[in-house]
Amino acid sequence: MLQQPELIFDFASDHFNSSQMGSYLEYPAVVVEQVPHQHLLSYTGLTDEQSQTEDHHELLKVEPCESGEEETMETLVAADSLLNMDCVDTLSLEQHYSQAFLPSLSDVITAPVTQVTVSAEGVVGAIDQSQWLNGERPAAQLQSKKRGKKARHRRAESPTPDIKVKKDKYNKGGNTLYLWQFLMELLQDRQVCPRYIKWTDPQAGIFKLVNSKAVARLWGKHKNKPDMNYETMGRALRYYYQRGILNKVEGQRLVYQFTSLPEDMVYITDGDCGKEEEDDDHDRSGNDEGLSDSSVSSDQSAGEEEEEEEDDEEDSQPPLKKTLLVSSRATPTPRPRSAPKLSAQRDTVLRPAGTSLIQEQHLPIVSAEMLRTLQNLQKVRSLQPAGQASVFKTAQLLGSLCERQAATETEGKGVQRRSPSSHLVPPTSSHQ
DNA sequence: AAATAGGAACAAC
DNA sequence: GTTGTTCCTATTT
Repeated sequence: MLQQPELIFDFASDHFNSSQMGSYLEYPAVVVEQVPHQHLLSYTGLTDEQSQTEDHHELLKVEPCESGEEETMETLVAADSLLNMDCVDTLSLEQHYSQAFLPSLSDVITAPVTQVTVSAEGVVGAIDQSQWLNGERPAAQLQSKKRGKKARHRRAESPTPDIKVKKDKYNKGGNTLYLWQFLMELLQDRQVCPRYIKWTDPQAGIFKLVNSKAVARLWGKHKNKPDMNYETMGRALRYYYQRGILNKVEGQRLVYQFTSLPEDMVYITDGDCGKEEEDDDHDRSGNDEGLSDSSVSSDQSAGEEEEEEEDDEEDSQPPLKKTLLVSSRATPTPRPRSAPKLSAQRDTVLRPAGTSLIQEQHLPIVSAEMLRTLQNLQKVRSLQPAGQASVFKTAQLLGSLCERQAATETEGKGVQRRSPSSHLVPPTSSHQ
């Protein structure tokens, strides 16, 4: 079998040492170690069942990349491939994302490492912002803008009894993921992408909540809000419009667009794994209680139906037959626009959606919060014990992003970013 | 019916 | 002040 390497995960307690993990999404027993000239990834976390399929557990060596700067990326790719676990039932997913619990290892079914592709073309480079803007805002949008509101009576007390969420560790350090981060995490997690959430145009940052209820439940678990539903989560998403973090893709239900994405985003595209699961709440209704109902759904019970419409949606997608696509470093592409001061400092690269469905009105006001948080993630990463790399993809991804940006700068890319902090754009504050 | 939009009050930090 | 959450009215699909 597999030797038990140095893990943050405590098998005895089924918990990670979460003190440093904050709220970042834990991945089951994957350790990524970085050795000077090679990347060694150990996959562990065997359960009884899993141990029967030990050929799934491999020691994966990733040859160092000649360019050097791709090393981290490859590590991430490989790590991600190790996370290629499908057929995880909803229960374990929700536990997985609940912060309070880690996936019971028995819920994690491993898959062989297959099909890892590093795309050299990755993210499209410079973008002509006008492409994003030339469309007129659809009349429907304009018209729906102003709606007379009646005087409101005072809202009733929240029926939610004080759930007395023990504001535990992950909330302590202010480490809770923001919703947009959470969605990004989901989009990088094979257990939920594309099953519950998927990219429809990764390079444009467009994604779809394939199963909005499930995503909302996961979010609710994450926030310890058992009553969370898509309606509520959707409200939060809509606030992102004003803050320039999200756009709505009009005409497509449950389809949103990140206005910014990390360059190193790991894109899980439809490939070999994970079926998508329509927005069908069959697996649970009493959501909160359902979560603790650990008998539940064997993996097959979920995700039966294929999504047909998808073919329509993914027209613009390049032929990524592979499972993973990691963007190579594209030249940082500021999008000159009405928030010009910020553009040069953006860390992220997006390509315009092929269509002009996007509400350009919501375009890059700029997500200072996003960038700020990205930097924080690097700090988290630095808290990891030496020699023991992160279990979090987020920290990995974003940390590497920052590092590589620094490297890029020293290469004299002509961008004026100097320090991680200078990656950040001035806060564009406030909603409402 | 479900998704969508957004106002408003509120909570937690 | 920020970031949602809850509740709501109203519209659209």
